[in-house]
Amino acid sequence: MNKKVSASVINRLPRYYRYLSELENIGIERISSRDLSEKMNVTASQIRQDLNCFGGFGQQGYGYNVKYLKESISKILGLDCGYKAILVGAGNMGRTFAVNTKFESRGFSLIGIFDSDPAKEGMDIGGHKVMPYSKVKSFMAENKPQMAILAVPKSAMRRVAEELISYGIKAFLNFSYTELSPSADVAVENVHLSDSLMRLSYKLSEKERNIEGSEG
Amino acid sequence: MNKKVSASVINRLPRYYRYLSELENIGIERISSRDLSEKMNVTASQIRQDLNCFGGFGQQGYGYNVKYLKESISKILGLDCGYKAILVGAGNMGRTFAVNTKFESRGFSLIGIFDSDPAKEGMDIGGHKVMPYSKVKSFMAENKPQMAILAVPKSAMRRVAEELISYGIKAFLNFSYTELSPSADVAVENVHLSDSLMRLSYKLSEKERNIEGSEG
DNA sequence: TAGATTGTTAATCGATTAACAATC
DNA sequence: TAGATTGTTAATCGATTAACAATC
Repeated sequence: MNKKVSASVINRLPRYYRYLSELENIGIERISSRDLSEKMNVTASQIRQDLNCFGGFGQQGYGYNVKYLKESISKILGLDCGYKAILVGAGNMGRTFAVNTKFESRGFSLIGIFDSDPAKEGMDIGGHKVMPYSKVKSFMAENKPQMAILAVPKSAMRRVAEELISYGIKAFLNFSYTELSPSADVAVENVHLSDSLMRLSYKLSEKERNIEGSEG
Repeated sequence: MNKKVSASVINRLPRYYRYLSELENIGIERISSRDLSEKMNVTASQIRQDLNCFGGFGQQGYGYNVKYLKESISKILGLDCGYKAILVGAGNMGRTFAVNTKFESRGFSLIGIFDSDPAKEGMDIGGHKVMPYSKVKSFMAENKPQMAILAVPKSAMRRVAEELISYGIKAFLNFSYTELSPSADVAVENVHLSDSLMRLSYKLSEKERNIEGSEG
């Protein structure tokens, strides 16, 4: 009966993971919550509370071992589960995702790329040949991927998602402007570039308002 | 002395904006906080509280006028400020951004694309010819963009950001794996595709744990 | 007017921070 | 042992939800 960990905590885990990776890369072996909190601009309390949702990874008087903590977070995030993912939609977004995550992401392997446009069939993206979308069903029956990256036009998104669910997909990373809703069976992360841009616009206009305000 | 609006509220505004845009597109003229809350899977209270951070946009007994509310949120977000943006880095991510936001985003115009790779000079991306990065200083002096989209390799990110700040950029949308920190002068939104993927991995592994748990 | 629904205050809930005993 | 720093409990703060008077 492990109580559910709050979304706020989960949302911070990838950031911890990134900072710990960087510390590891530059050869730092141990770090205290205090030092990490200063680097990351959060409180040391928050770091300790967040981690203690999942167990004690540190040692009194010592702090945290960077490599061990990073690997622990990796397990919490399920990056060691060997998830298999397919990419549907080989447009700009799909290609960017395939190429970028090849270098940066752990925790899953991209095993196939699909597109319904015959002109894209056979095209090479980061070592994968684009397959026709009509083959996705048989491919899934054989290879059993759990995740799908959806980079299709928004008009096609819902239909494609439903089909993939019926073939066994359990998690979607959705790049379409239209949101996909999670369900009991299916996990969803929606990525909206335009939301980020709007937030930036707000922050910029807020700064301008403040400058005007302080002048007046 | 307008009290600062919390980040939670700001983060939700683009989502309201998207839903209102869709309602407008399908011809719906008015909506109550209750009906909107059901569509968006939030509480009606939250919608009313969020909006009332900025003023009263509705009418008792009627609800909200979709078009008016959408335009009001657009103004809150600064989408009517006519911000000008440049894109630095014409790799996969940069091209995707340039093409995608051309269709989806309002609130700023992309006025120039730069890359330091001579092979990319003159390349056409969504109607823009890629310019050499060496020309960014004079271009900025002439055109005065406020925003920059950073889609450069992480090794170059900090140097490029500092240069652009010195030329007058006030806001960054940063796609690099490495975070850029905001300052008093400069607004920043960091976009991390790999974070989204890790969150999805967590959600998927959580679901699998729950299934095992309920079986045992 | 009666019904609907907002704007807004009050109550609840949860997340963050502070504090400190435990312990390496 | 003394010093450092965690794990964890308690206190604070802020965000969400509920309730309802105002009003269209």
